[in-house]
Amino acid sequence: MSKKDLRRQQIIQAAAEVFGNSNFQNASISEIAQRANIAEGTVYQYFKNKEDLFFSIPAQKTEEFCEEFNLHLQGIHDPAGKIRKLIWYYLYFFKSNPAYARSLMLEMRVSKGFIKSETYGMIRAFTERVLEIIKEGQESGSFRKDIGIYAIRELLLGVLEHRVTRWLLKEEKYDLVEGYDEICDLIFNGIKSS
Amino acid sequence: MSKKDLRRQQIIQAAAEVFGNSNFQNASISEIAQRANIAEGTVYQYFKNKEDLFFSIPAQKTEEFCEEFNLHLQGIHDPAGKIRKLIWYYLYFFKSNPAYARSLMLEMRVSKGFIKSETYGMIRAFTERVLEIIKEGQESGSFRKDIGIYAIRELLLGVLEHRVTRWLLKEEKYDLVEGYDEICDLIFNGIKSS
Amino acid sequence: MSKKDLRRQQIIQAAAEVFGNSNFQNASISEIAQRANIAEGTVYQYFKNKEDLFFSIPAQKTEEFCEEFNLHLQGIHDPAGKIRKLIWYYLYFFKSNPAYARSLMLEMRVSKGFIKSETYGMIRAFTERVLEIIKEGQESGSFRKDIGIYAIRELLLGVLEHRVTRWLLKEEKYDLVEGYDEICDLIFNGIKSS
Amino acid sequence: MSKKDLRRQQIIQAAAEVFGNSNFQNASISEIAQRANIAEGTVYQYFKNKEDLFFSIPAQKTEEFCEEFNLHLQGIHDPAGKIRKLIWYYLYFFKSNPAYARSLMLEMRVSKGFIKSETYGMIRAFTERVLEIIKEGQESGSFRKDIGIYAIRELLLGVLEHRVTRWLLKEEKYDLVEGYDEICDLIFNGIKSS
DNA sequence: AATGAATGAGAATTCATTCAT
DNA sequence: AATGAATGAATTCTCATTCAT
Repeated sequence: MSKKDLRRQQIIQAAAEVFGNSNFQNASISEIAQRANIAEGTVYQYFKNKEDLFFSIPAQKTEEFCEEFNLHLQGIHDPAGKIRKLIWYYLYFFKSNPAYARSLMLEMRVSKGFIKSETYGMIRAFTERVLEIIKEGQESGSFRKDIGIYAIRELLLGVLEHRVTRWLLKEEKYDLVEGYDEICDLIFNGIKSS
Repeated sequence: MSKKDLRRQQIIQAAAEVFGNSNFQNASISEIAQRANIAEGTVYQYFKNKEDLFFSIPAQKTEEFCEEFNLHLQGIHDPAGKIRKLIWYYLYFFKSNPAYARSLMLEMRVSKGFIKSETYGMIRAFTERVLEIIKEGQESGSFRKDIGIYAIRELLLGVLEHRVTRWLLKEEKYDLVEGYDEICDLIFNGIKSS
Repeated sequence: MSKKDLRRQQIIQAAAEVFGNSNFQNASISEIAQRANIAEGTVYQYFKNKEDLFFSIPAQKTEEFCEEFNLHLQGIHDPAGKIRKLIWYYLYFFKSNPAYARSLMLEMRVSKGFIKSETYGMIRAFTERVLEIIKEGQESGSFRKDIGIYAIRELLLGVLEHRVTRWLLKEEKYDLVEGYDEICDLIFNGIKSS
Repeated sequence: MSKKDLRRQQIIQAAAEVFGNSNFQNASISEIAQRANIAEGTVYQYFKNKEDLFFSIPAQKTEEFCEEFNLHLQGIHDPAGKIRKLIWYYLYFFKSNPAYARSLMLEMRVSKGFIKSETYGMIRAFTERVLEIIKEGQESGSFRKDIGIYAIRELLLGVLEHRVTRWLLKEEKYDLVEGYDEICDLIFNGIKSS
């Protein structure tokens, strides 16, 4: 990693902490610079502006997320098992990174600028991965073929995002992961009694 | 309706328009007052501050939503049909109120202050209504009894919120309601092939 | 006392309390009206504006001061005794009325508007009284005749105002009256050793 | 003097002028910045807020006062002469700095925030100096020893503050220094005829 | 006389961003 | 590359006062 990249990471790290403990509006460049032990102006050598810096945070976190997720997927060959793992890991990851969860779920995810940002591409990589698993499931005959893969993904991500968001707004008072198997069951079998 | 209530509604109406076309941060009290044909100071006779005004908007919209929803429910007696209607109406309502959808979904829903605000109580009334329908469905034998009602509600609201949010971020380019039957199918039957 | 005068007094009483617990700037007409159990607008039927109301407070207090002071003077015939009594009573009065002391000493006394106000005339009545006592003392041979009466009064009021002001700024932590005899001694005999 | 200190002085100078010609409430940061040829925001790089700036003004003036006073004291060895000089110089100084006198006497001296401010410490240095002179006088036998030094200082500063305040309220229409010898006489010998 | 809803002027303060060094 | 002093736009909110009822 070049010296420049190192410095960049250093700033992102400081930014992640400051934004996580506060929010985009209230966090100040001055505090980020202080925590990174650099001058305010230096931030602007590495990032276009405050928003650019903000949106740069998820890049490494998303990478971390994807890598770990892939490790967890090892040895699991049935698509249903993969989906189950996805649900568990998604919740587990945000439970372990609550400050980042706040930034991502309550601010970035909901901002028009974000989906146009570079790092959004990395998140898209993850959602593509989800699509693949779904497709795999359809092809192997585990999942229904009469439903579009996008609708299925919508179902999955919808519940997960909702659950994490709710948990954050309730000030993380309960265990985010608990009861995840109920969610799996619902997603696989629906609510209709058979 | 008293004169005072009338004036209050007038301000809320103006605020809904201004906030909807912009966002909390960028909307200015001055513009709201102008649109309501009153002096800036008058706003503060009716609302504690900008945030209070902002959070007061959903009250009437939610009431409208609930009333209409109840009308739409008329004549539908099977819980599955009610859920189907709920999904359709939810999407239809936000499709019809995109500016309000933006305020609610991208700003309020994601703000800690909101769930502590008075008007959040009205939204809770709606989510209680959803619970009732689910319970009804379980009692009538239409829905599974081995899953908690909260988990089922989570599934429902999760997909709906996700869909609306996504639609807003994609700048409302497609039809929000289209394909809602696929969602119904998924929620009722799950993704597993039978 | 006419009904109108009664209402006036009622407002002044409320104002004295509110101004005393705060200050001119921070006290609000709305709070005064509330405490007087009248509408805000009514205040303006009795007083030209906030300042007028503020400066109207000392009138009754000064009257009270003068009346009491005259009672205390009864039976004292030597000018030196009268001055002694003046010093004691001045300190005693403000010790007993700290909220009023704050308004008068830290705000009114120091404001250009006040010395042009009507009520300032009543305070002048008191300072005239002081002059008389001094004159009396000079005529009876108790006080030096080679010093102007105004200079003597300046000395007297200077020390008293200074002492009260200091006491107020030190948050009334000590006894304002204590040590008043030292002041008398100084004023009578000066600081030179004889 | 560093560049930063220089800029600070420049702002204080502008502030002294603006506050002096008006008062704390009415003076505006914008006008001060204009007069100092800087942007409004720059003021806040050097001072916490308007009050902080206001209370920073006396620092240099007090220093100036003390230095000059010490010069004037040169060659005077008897305590009575020093007190005489003090009285004269005090009046002379405020006569020469009427705008500053207004700020100090009618606003700062009477404000609770001021005695807690940093610059108040410098004024305390002056009052300590006065105490020393008094002590000196007692030790040399010129001044009475049966009176506490604080009471004597109270007498001195009381008359001086009263005189300056009165002069300011009377719109500086007469000569502040004139008749200062009468004050000296009174302070040394008291009002009793001997 | 009393009300109290409406007014609207007015200023401090913040902080992302720039740019000369 | 790094600095950090200077910038200056931009807006909420208060509250004394008015005036129609």
